[in-house]
Amino acid sequence: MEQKAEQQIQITFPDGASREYGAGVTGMEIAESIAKSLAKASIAVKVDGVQRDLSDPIFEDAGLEIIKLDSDEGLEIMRHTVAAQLLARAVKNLYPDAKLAIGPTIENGFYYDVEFSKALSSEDLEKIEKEMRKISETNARIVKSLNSKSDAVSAFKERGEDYKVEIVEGADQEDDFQLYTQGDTGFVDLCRGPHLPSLKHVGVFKLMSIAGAYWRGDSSKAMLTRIYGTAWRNDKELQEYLLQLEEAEKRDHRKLGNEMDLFHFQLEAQGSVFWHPKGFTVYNQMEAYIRRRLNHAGYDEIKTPQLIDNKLWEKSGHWGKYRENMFVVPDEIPSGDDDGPVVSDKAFDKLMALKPMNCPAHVQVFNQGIKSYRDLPIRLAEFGCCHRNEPHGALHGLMRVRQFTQDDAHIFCREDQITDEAVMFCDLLKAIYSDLGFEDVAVALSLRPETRVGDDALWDKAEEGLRKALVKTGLEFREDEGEGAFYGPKIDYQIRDAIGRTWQCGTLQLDFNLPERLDASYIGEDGAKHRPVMLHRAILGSLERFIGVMIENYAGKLPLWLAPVQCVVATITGSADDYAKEVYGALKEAGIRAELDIRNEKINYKVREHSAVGKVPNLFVVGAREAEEKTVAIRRLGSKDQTVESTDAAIAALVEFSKPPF
RNA sequence: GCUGCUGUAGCUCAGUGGUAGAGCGCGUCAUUGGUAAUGACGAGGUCGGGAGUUCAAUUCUCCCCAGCAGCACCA
Repeated sequence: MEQKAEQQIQITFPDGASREYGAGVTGMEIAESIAKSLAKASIAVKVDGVQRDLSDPIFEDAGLEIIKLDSDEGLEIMRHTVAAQLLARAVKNLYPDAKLAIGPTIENGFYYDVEFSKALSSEDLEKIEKEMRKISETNARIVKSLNSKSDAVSAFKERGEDYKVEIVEGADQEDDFQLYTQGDTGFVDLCRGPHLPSLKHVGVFKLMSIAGAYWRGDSSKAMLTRIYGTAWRNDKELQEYLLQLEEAEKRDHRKLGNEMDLFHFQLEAQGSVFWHPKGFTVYNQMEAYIRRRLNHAGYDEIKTPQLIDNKLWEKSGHWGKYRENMFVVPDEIPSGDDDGPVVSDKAFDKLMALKPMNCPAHVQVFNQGIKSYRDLPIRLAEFGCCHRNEPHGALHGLMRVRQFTQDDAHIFCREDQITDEAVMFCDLLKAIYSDLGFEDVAVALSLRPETRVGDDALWDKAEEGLRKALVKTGLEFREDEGEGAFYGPKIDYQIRDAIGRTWQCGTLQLDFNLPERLDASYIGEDGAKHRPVMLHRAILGSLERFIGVMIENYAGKLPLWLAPVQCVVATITGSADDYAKEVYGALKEAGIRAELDIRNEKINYKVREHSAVGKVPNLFVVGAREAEEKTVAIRRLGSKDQTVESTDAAIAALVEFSKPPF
């Protein structure tokens, strides 16, 4: 204390002002020295950019920023406290033998992983939430102590907190383990902090769900119970968030796919899509669009077999590395004997597999005939139907299926062509995403991992080629050291949809391995054989997934060129039926995907059904007046206005507006 | 694959130890209407599958399957 008065330190604030304090001053004391109201609102500080507790003493000159709840950082700290202090303490109160693992914040909330002796139910969740409220109302002060490794270990051992013991024992540091308590409640948690100074600052919170989660994310380790929650500054924010969740649910492609009659799934073919006429219309439009794009970009389209002998998969390396994801089929005609085994033992001598990827087959096409360096690059594209035996728990609507079609292509080129090809690809990808309504693309460049094939000179060239391409295309990207595949560096593209979720779709992967394994070669300028570099690339990734993303991004209201039904002609009265048929015929003639609705229903009913449920972009409403005047009353999706136009003009406009972007 | 929850009519869901109900949709009839649900009547279910307990199971128990949420996986 005496020393504190002797030594002075300089504290600098974000606005540039600075003040002197005695060494050892705390954030709280500084806040109090500025204004009482500030001290009241402060929940933590940032010392030279590092978040600290308000109670932490500061001994050296430093830049200091006070964190209040109104900032993003403040909100996150509050959530962290709700998880680590409120939720954890409530759990320990109700289930004293529960073992706490970790409780971080996540986007919009937090979770805590806990080991319970028996399974939790949703009623338990309510009980825990109630207990949390009770604790919250005590406004308990949160007190931190710093402990040595041995003290921390013994404190948690005493309490049977095996996971905390493991965390402390595994830590690099020897001292300064931060233990947080709430007075003499007996509750202790290990935490990197910072925390709110007291529970008084806690806003509103709600526990959302429980789920399993592996300890340390490792499927060979114990499965813990993860409790998810959300916390906000006030009820209004919470309600907004809950509303947003509801909105997201309404966009769920599985729900919309059902309502809009696009596709279905069923038991007998789990993980594979039954496309209905309307859904397949979207699919076909998508495929046709990409086909035009690829043709224009110098790709040659091919089609390769579905079922391929395992000898090829052995050669390509898939048999060794990817077999557990492959559907394997014996190459034998099943026995006609009802009672006998379907296939003989010998059937397993010759196995085939449904292709999980197209690449080995594409190399086979490349390998036909002798290629000259003058032939390169060769770009082979395929709407390749792949089967992957995905873990059952991974299947999810169109987003994760067992049979899907990739907009796949492989580019075979010389090393000196890598950059140009990468630039062309990035440009094409950007253009396509933009056409499809996605401007926000997150790009990650994954660089060489520790175990890899190919020499460093080649990796240098390849990584630099990809980097250059990204810079040239103006795509912002981050670089992930060591994240590349063993066979080459790659670029992953994630698109962000209308409600902020990201989806991995496009990819560009260099492959130095497969051409070697499958002995692909070309004759160089020097007359000698050389290995081509192979680029795996996809833009949509899988047609299925991308359509799922499109449905959710547009909440079912697909752009006109993709809409399964572009226009419905709906009558107001039976007396307009003949005219409606005429308009419908003209629409079909003009190439518009139209439907005719002359059912004996009121116009209100028809409008609701085609708009709210069917998401049809255009309604041509016709009654006696329109029939008389040869017009249609146009109602566009999402608009309450109607415009009356001559039928010919309306159809011409529709034809114009329904043109695909390319 | 792991943890938890769920599975009843085409869809969304209610319900019960004594073999089922609503709304929407579907069919028929009436109604001919002017922009987000016209009315009446009717048809429609092995209550996910299998086993067990019971006089009796859709209901209780166990096993399996599938769906959902999350985890792991997605070179």
